[in-house]
Amino acid sequence: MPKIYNTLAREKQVFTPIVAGKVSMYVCGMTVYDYCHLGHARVMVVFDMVSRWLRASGYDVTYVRNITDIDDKIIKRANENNETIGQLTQRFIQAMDEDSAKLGVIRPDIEPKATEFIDGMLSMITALIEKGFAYPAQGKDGHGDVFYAVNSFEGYGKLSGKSLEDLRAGERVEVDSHKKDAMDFVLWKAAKPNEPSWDSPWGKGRPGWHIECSAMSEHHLGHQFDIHGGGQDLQFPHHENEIAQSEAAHSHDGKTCQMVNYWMHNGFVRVDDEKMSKSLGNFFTIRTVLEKYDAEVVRFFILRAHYRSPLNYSDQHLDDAKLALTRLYTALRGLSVDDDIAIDWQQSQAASFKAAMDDDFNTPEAFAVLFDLANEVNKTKSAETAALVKRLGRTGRLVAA
RNA sequence: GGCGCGAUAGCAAAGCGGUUAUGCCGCGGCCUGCAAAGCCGUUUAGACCAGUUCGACUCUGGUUCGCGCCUCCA
Repeated sequence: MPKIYNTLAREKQVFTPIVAGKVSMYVCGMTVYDYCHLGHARVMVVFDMVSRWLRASGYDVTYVRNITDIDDKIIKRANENNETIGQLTQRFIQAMDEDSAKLGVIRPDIEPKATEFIDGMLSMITALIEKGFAYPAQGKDGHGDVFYAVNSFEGYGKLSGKSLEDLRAGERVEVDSHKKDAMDFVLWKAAKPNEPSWDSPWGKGRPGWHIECSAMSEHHLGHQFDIHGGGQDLQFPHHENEIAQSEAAHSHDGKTCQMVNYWMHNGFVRVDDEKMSKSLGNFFTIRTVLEKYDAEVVRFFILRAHYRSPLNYSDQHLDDAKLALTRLYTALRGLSVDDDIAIDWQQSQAASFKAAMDDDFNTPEAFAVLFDLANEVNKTKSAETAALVKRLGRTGRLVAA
């Protein structure tokens, strides 16, 4: 049985799916207004590894990763480029697909786009208003925004460990007179002139960011599902707000039902010990890095660190990864046989590998087993051992060989 | 300010209350006509201060430093 570090519980827990043998997993994907950088690569590769390992463990996995194709930055960028939003997002979705394919990432089973789920969002917002969790903008000049009333949801803060009191004490929250509470967040934004918009009971507008994931996960995975993943920076406010929206919208007679059983958050990619991000401008796009390094080296670089640890990017580290990976391949050179037969998990190293992967996807430990096996191959020239390396490596696509 | 995470050898990165992590680099051998690859051996650890314990890198408390979230962010 795999163990997963559950952000909600702040500890590793034995993974027990809602339906035996099946896993429903939702991961927050990209906002498509630019090329993906290494931080995005990490999310794609990590959850690809997670879904592959769960499948290799016998689970029937349904993996959903959304595409955010409407938001402020997309609108802004499309205007700057003098192209339509559709043209812009189409271009970058294609670029994302190319990048992820090179990194050996299997396409998620379902990749819903926000703009295709406006109806679902509207009905969820309506339900939230009816149940008293949301309200149209306050004041006489209320301009068609709809807000979520954060203090109406009892569990607000349970994922991020923040209390409303502490959050309000922070001075960084934007004041908006149309809100009842400074911490309330927008579910629906009134359209400004020359912005794309959809009709709604509150006038023309477009969705807030958080509601899309609530609507799309509900549609594809239901009111309750097994795993929800994403980058650490989404823990608050995005995922906290998803919980508030979904659990409130799905409540019956004031009783809420848990939205997600296991929350997984991957660590950041850093540059010089700082988070790689667009706003800091210290990012490297996947395609830039792939000009210099093989995709498999990049994938190895990502997976040789534990998914929750910070990962420092530098050429030196990529060079190191390249050499290490070469050792693995050199050992396998010319010794390929029988790599299609099933793995005997009783076998000692296979068991160690499985134990590592089942321990919250400990890929560094799993790689150590692979390197031990490579050493054995070098000594014995055993084709059987070489085949085992290949078969094990393939389970989470730790190596492609 | 609030909340949280981390500190492991030259670099990177894991597990573990007592037994070689692993990879790269360095050093010494072996092998080879030379090299490459490989094999064997080997030098560098656990920020600091206390405590618990027969024994702590591993548990507890404190200190220092670094990072993240609290605003868009993977």
